[in-house]
Amino acid sequence: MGIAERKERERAERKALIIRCAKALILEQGVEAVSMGEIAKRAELSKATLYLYFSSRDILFREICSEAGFHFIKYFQSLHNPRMSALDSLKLFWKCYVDIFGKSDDMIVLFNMKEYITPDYPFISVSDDEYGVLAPSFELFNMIRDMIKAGIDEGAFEQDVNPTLITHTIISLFSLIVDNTVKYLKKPQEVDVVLFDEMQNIFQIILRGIAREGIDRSRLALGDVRKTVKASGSSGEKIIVG
Amino acid sequence: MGIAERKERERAERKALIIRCAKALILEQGVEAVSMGEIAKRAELSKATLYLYFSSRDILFREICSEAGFHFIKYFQSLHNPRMSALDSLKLFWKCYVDIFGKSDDMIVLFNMKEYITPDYPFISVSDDEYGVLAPSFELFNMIRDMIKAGIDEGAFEQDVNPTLITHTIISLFSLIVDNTVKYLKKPQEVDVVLFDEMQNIFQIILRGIAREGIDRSRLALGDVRKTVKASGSSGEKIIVG
Amino acid sequence: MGIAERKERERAERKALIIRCAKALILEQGVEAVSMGEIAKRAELSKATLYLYFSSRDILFREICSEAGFHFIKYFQSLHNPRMSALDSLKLFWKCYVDIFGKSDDMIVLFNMKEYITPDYPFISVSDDEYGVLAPSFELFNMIRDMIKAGIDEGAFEQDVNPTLITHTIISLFSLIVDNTVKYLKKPQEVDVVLFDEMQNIFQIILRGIAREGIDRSRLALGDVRKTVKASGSSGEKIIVG
Amino acid sequence: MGIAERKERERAERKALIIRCAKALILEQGVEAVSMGEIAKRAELSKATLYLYFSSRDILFREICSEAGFHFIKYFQSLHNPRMSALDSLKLFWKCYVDIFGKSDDMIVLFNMKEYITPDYPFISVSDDEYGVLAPSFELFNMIRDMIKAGIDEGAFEQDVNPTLITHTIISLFSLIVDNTVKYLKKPQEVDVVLFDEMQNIFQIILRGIAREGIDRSRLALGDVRKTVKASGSSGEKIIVG
DNA sequence: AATGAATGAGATTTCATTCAT
DNA sequence: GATGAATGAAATCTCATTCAT
Repeated sequence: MGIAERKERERAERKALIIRCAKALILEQGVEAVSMGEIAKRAELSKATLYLYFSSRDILFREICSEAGFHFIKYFQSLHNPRMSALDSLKLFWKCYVDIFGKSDDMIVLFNMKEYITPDYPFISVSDDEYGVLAPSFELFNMIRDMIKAGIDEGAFEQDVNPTLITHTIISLFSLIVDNTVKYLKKPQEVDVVLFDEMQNIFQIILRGIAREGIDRSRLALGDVRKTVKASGSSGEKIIVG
Repeated sequence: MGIAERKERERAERKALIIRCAKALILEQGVEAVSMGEIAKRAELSKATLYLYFSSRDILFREICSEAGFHFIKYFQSLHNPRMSALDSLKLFWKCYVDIFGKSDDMIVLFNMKEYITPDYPFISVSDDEYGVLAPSFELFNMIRDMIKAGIDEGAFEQDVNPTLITHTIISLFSLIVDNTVKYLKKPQEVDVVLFDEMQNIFQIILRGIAREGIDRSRLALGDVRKTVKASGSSGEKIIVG
Repeated sequence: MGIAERKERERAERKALIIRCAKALILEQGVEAVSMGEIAKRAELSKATLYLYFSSRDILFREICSEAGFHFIKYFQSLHNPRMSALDSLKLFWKCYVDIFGKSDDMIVLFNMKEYITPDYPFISVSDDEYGVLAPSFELFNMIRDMIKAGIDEGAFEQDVNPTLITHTIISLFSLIVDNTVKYLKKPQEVDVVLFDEMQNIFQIILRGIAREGIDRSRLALGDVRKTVKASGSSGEKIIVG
Repeated sequence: MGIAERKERERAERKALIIRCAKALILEQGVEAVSMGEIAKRAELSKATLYLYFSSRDILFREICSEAGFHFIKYFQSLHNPRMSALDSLKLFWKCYVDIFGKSDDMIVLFNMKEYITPDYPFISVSDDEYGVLAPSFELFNMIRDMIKAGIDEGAFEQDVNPTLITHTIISLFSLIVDNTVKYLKKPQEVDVVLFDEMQNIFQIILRGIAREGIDRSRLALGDVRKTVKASGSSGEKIIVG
C-alpha cells in the first residue's frame, strides 16, 4: 500500500531532481550547450540513469517545457474568471506570470527553451487548422491567442490584428528578454527586477500597439512590479490587477 | 606596390567568398547547424584555409554580422537626410531594409545570426557607457536607438520609452521572424512576401505602441510592400516612403 | 514435501516462460539483437529476475539450445528402431525434424542460435576425445554423426567420409537456411514451405554427395513435404518415410 | 606531379593499414565483436581518423568485403578460359581460392564477414531479377552461379539443381568453415592445412551431390592441397587442376 | 599561401549486470 | 523470491582546431 506510493514518490522526486539540474544548467549556459553528461554530473547520477527517466535528450527538454507550462496554466486558470474582459484577462495573465516567476525559475526556463522547440512553432501566420496540426499541445499559446481574439471582438484591439502572430510575438519577446538578461547578468539570482521591468515594458508596448485607436491608455496599464519580485523565495506584495 | 595591393585584394575576395558561402548555409540550415567543414566544402577550400582568414568559427560568424550591418548602414546613410523627422527616418529605415533585402540576403542573415552573437548584445537597459564597452561596433543598433531618441525629443513617442530597449526589441523581433520563417517554409526562395508582411506588421505595432497618446496613426503608416519584393534579383517597384 | 515440489514446479514454469519469450524474440529479431531487457519485458518480469533463473545472458541462450535439442531427441528416439538401416534412420531424422517443426518453433530457434554457440562447436574434424570435452551435451550432434558412421559401415556412404565434418555441415546448413529465410521473409509465419524445400534440397545433395558411388539414388529420396507443413499449429497429413 | 601521386599513395596506404588492422581483429574476434575503437588503437590512429577514410563502420566492413572479392575475381579471370568446361571452371575456381588464400587472409576474412553482409543476401531461391535488385555487385556470387548453370547445360549436373541455392550453399559453407576453424584454433597461423581439408571435403561432396547420376566421380576430383598451403607467405607447390 | 591529415574532446545512447529493499 | 533503480563500460560518430609540408 504505502510501498507503491513511496516508490512512485521517489521516482517523481528523481525526475524532479533531474529536471531541476537541467534547468539550472540551461539558465547558466543556454539550452544548446547543456549535455546529458553535465546534467548527470550535476544530479550526481550516471548518464544511464537519466535515460531511465527520460528516454532521450529531446524528451527531457520537452518535458521541462510542458511541465513549466502546465504549472503556469493551472495557476492562471485558478484565478481566471471567464466573465473577465479580454484586457483584464491579459493583465491577469501578466500578474500570474510575475507571481509564478517569483516562486520558481520555471517560466524563465520555459522561454529560454523556446529556440529549442521552435522548429514546430510557426511564427508566420498560419491558419488555425494548420497550427493545430503543428503543435496541438501548446495550450499556453492557445490561451494567449484566445485572449487576443476576445479583445478584438470586444473592440479593445484593432480589427486587423492577427491573433496568432501577436501571440507568437509576445511569447518570443518574453523568451528573448529572458535569454538576454540571463546571459548578460550571468548571476540569475540578480535577475528579478530589471528583467520584469523590461518584460512589462514590452508587454505594455504591444498592448498599446494593438489597441484600437483612441482607446484610453489608462485602460491598458499593467500596474507596477518594480521592487516587488524576487527570483527565489516568496515575493512580497503582489500587483493588484487594475 | 601593385603586388601588395593585388595580394590584399585577393585576400579580401577570399574572405568575401567564405562569408558568402557561410551565409548561404546559415539561410539553409540555421546558425547552430552550420559547421566549418560545410563552409569549407561549399567554398571549395580546405578547413585549414578558413582559419587563415578567420581565427575561429566565432569570429567568422561575427564578421558576417558586422559586414552585413556595414552594407546596410552605408545604404541607409546615402538616402538619409539629417533634417528628416524621426518618424520619417524610421520609415526610411524600413524602406531601406526592404530594398537591401531585395538585392541580397544580408539582412536576413544578420538577423538569423542574432542568437549567436547575443551574449555581447544588451537587451536590458544599460547605461550608454556600458553599452559602448560591450559592443562598440554595432552602429546598426545605435542608429535605430538614436532615431527612437529623436522621436521622443520630437514628441512623436512617449517620454517614458526606453530607446535601448525598444531598439533591441525591434532587432530581436526581426531576427525571430527570420528564424521562424526560414525554418518553417524551408524554401528560402518563397520567403519574400509573407516574411515582409509579418515584419512590417510587428514594426507597425511597435511604432504604435511607443507613439505618444493621441497621435494620428496615419502618421505611423509604413506603406505596402505586398508583392513588390523578391528574395533574390532586383525587386521591381519599390515602396515610396509616405 | 509438497511444498518443495510445488516450488520446484513453479521455478520450472518460470524458466519455461522466460525461454519461451526469448525464443519468440529470437525468431523475430535474430539472436544478436535480442537483449535481456526485451526478454524481461515480454515475460513481464524484471531484468533482475531473469538473473535468478539464468546466471548470464550466455547461459540463458545455451539453455534454450539444449532444451530444444532435448525435445527433438526424445521424439526421434521414440520413433527410432535400432535395427533400422542408417539411411532409413537419416530419413526418419528428417521426418522428425519436419514433424517437430510443425508443432513448435524449437528447431528453428535451435538453428538460429547456432552462430551464437559456435565457439564451443567443432566444425573441423577433432578426435572424439576432444569433442567430448568441448560439448558433452550435444547429443543431437552425436546422433547424426553416429548415423553417418553407421551408413559408412553399412556401405551406403563412401569410406572416406568424415562423420563429424558431415554432421557439422548438415547442422550448419540448416542453421544458415533458417537464418536467411527468417531474415529475408521477415514474417516467420510464412516461412514454412519454402524453408523446407531448401533444407530438403540441401539435405538431399549431401546425402548424394556422401553416398557410395553407384548407389541407386532412389534409395536416397527424402519424399515430399510440399504443402504439408505449417509453421504453427498442428500440421495436417505427415510425410511417410519412403 | 610527384606530389599528388605521393599523397594518393599515402592515402591508399593508410586505407590499407586500417583494413589490415580491421581484418586482423576480425580474424581474432569475429566481425560483430570488433569496434571502431579497437581498430583505431591497433592502427595507432584516432577514431576520428578512421572516419576520414571510411565514413561509417558499415562502409569500412563492406569495403573489406568488396576489396577481397575484387582481388579474387581478378585472379580467377586471369586464369580462366571461357572455353573451359563447367567442371574445369569450378575446379579452377577452387585452385584459385587455395592460391589466393595461400598469399593472404583476404578470403578468410571475406567469408568470415558473410554474416555481416547477409541481410541483403538471399538464401532461399529468388528469381534472377529479384536477386539483381538485392545485391547487384556480388560478382563472386554470380560467377559461381553461372558455372553451376553451365554445368547443368553441359549435362554434368542434374537438371533439377537450383543454381542460386547451390551457390549460396557453397559460399555459406566456406564461410562457416572459416568461422569455426578460426574460432576454434584461435591461432590463425596454424589454420592452413586442416582448413583446406575441410573445405575441399565439403566442396567435393557438393559436387558429387549435384552431379548427374552415373557420372564418373574421377571427373569430379579436386586434387590434393594437403600440406601445400601456408596461411601467410608464398605457398610452395600448387595444385594442378586435374 | 594553402591544405590534407590528424586528433582530442565530447555528444548521445545502449546494455549486461548488480544490489538494497 | 522479486524487483526498481542504478551504473560502468562501451559503442558510434562529430567537429573545431592544429600542424607539417
